[in-house]
Amino acid sequence: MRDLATARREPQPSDRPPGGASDTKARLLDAAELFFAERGFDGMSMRAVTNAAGVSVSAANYHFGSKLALMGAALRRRVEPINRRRFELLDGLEAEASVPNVEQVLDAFYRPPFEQAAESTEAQRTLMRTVAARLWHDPAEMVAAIRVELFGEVSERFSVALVNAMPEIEPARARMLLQLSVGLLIQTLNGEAASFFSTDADTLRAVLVRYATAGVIAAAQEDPS
Amino acid sequence: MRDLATARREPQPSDRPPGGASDTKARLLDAAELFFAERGFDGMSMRAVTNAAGVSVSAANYHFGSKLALMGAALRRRVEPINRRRFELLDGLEAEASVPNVEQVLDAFYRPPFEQAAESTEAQRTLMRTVAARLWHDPAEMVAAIRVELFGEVSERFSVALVNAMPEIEPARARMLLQLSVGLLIQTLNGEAASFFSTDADTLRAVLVRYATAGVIAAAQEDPS
DNA sequence: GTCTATATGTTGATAGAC
DNA sequence: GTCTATCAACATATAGAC
Repeated sequence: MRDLATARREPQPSDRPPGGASDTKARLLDAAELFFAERGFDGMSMRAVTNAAGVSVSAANYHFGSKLALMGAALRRRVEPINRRRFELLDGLEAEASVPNVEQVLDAFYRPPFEQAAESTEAQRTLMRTVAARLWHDPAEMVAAIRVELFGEVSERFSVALVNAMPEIEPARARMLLQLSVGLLIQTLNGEAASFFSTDADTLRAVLVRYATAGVIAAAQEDPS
Repeated sequence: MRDLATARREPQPSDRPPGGASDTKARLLDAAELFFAERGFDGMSMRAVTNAAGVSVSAANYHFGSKLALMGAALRRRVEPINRRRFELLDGLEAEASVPNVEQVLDAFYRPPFEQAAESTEAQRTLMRTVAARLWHDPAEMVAAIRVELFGEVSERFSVALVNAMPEIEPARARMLLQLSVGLLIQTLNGEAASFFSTDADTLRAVLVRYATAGVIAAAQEDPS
């Protein structure tokens, strides 16, 4: 996993598709993502990123303005499709059975990252999982900002769905349980990325949904004596 | 939470207790912990740490040799007592009811950090929680090394305890579920530190144990269809 | 759009005085 | 044990040529 991106990537003819614009930005985003996964925001340097992308530091600053903005773009690129898909799944559930149950809600929450992983190469998959874990726990301020920006609406929407599924639950408790369930996902992705688990992705997701569904339901009551 | 440690701490007469040795090392450990909580390993600098401790960079290097060693000592100081207490609780359970059940095992795992938090001041508590979360997710290599060093034996011991509590479970599945349960703890501590949750510590721990117990039992079967 | 060159600051660590 | 002074290496960012 370490040192996936050491050698400088030389520009090639195919880098610039026939009818398209430069892909320098895309290569920078890829490289930024890679180093973020390996070292975190504070641990990665623009030099390392631009070197891996095969461009100069100034090119990166020309396109993105700063390290912060580059990383923000790279993270958004990954997280936004996942969250869109989460909403899509939840919308679908609510359209078909107006009050989806706890398991369905949690499945809609957990499934998208696994789907995206399935569509990717092995390298991208490992990467995505590490990025997800990192995004949730990197102390750098800007990462925290993105976290809030991206998780705010998802959190609200899915908390409400949990309340609907369990009308007796306190809204604050529902938010807390969703938050805890996020921890489960992070740990799953992290564990898989670190090869801690030897199970296939489908089993992993199934275990995750089972664990969370039973856990949320059990911890839903106001006073867990 | 940010900027808890900006002003340089001036040495005072009371810093050197009457009959004792210098407490410079202790102050350095405190400062290192504080900055690690706020910024992570790569985000903190020796200058910031030593400035907060009221000593020079060279004094820190005299005592610890390197940033790496300083941080290692600071983390070990916090984690080791917690793990000792975990073993103590588990030993106690096994002495009294030779096969503790899932809930008892998980309670022995979760309780110590909360106990330690209860014995601390509010500031120390916030700090401890952030450190715990950070320790588990900081990408810096040395942090990963400490993680393995400190969690190795705990993981093994508690996985075995889970297998004993659920004889039908696959050992690999037990290790995975324990790993997931760690994610729950991290998220709880993190959420509490970030003031996401407005509940008191006892309720929080109770929710955590409930969630994990139900989750582990539900996800224990070999094939979660 | 991308480069080279450079400005300006910070880093971790050490040498040597006291 | 602790300091001041200093090091080489590295950081992010920009100016200006092409």
